[in-house]
Amino acid sequence: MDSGAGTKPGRPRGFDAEAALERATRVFWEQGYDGASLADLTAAMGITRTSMYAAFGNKDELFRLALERYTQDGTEYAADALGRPTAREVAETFLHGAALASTRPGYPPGCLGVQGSLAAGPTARNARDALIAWRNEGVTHLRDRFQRAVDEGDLPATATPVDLARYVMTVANGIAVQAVSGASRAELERVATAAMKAWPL
Amino acid sequence: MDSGAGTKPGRPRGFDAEAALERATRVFWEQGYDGASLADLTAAMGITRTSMYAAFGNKDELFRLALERYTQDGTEYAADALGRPTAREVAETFLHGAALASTRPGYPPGCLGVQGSLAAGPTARNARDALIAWRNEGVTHLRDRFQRAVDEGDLPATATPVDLARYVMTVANGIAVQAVSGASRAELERVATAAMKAWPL
DNA sequence: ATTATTCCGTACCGATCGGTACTTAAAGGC
DNA sequence: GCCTTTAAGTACCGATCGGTACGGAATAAT
Repeated sequence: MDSGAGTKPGRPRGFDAEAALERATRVFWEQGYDGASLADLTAAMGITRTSMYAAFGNKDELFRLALERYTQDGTEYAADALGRPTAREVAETFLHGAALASTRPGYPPGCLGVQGSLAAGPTARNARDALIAWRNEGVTHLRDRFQRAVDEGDLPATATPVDLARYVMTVANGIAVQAVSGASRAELERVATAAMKAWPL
Repeated sequence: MDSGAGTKPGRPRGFDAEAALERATRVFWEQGYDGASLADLTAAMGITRTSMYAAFGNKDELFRLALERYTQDGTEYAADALGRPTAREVAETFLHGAALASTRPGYPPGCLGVQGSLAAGPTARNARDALIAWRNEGVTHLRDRFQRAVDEGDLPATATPVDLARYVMTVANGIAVQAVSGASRAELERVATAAMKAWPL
């Protein structure tokens, strides 16, 4: 059994891995998987290639970890939205959250989950597939939440949760694309508001 | 003054440039600007690098031409939509057209104008900027059409054409993202239908 | 036939790609 | 003092990147 001492043998890491991952996330967010070279990434992270490989594995793994981090740190609005009491509030919070998150000052416009790797050649297939799964998980979570709303009578029994979920996710994805296109926060909030006019209740 | 004879001197081109451009368009559509290497492109086009450079200039130019071709051949629904008599029909035609075009059998899913180059490193900046301009032109055309609808009384005077235009384009962009994520044609048509529930008239 | 012009194919360019071997540095355990 | 273990830095790997020089092949004009 290893001792309870927190110190590990060997030379201690000379950089903050969490901070480095945050920098890498921004590079992927801004330039996409294909467009972010190891030179770009390590320069932004302030470490050498060898340190990156030792700490994170390889480029694919780094992207996977960046997405994981982004899920916790860049898209909290999603978890927030799912916890709202009514389906309408869920959709509202999700869409306005997407508008805010896609236009956060000091951060790249748009959404890593959309522009990180949308279309891709063979080398970026893993990243693309990871994002496809990520977006589809988002639809699933929304669908489950809306199904609950139907069960609870919060949504009319005629509502189809999966269609509502896909609609909300589609608008959120579109908001990310529009943010990259230069749309402002105010403009995208009006888009979110407009989208809510379609809400059944 | 050159003769009226249609024949040019020199060895005639040994391939169909239009067909080659169509193949290249699909590669960009499927893999994005960064993900489409010259090897991929020329292999799909069935010509050598030198023939490509002679006929189309370089990779940037080839992409520009592919986008031009795609605007005429892949997104006719947009021009169709703008010609519809009422604003509602414009939006309906545009959104359902996007759903159909993003899930055309035998073609890559999604939209070249979205996934061709969304996030990009330095080498794909030109392509990215061209697509940003392309998408924003789409918003402008819709805005002008909806402004006309307000002027004609087809839309209420309280409607804001630019917001409606951005909403429609946002949903269309989201549809493209969802198509890449694997959403089916039927699912995306339901998204388009759902989005139209937000329409003011 | 000769010449001018254009196209095609090979073979190559320097630069950059993601990834790694190898050495040196810094820590703990003894 | 060691020895082990892990991290950091350099220098490099083969492969691929976008782009091109060059020579042969095919056509029209003369």
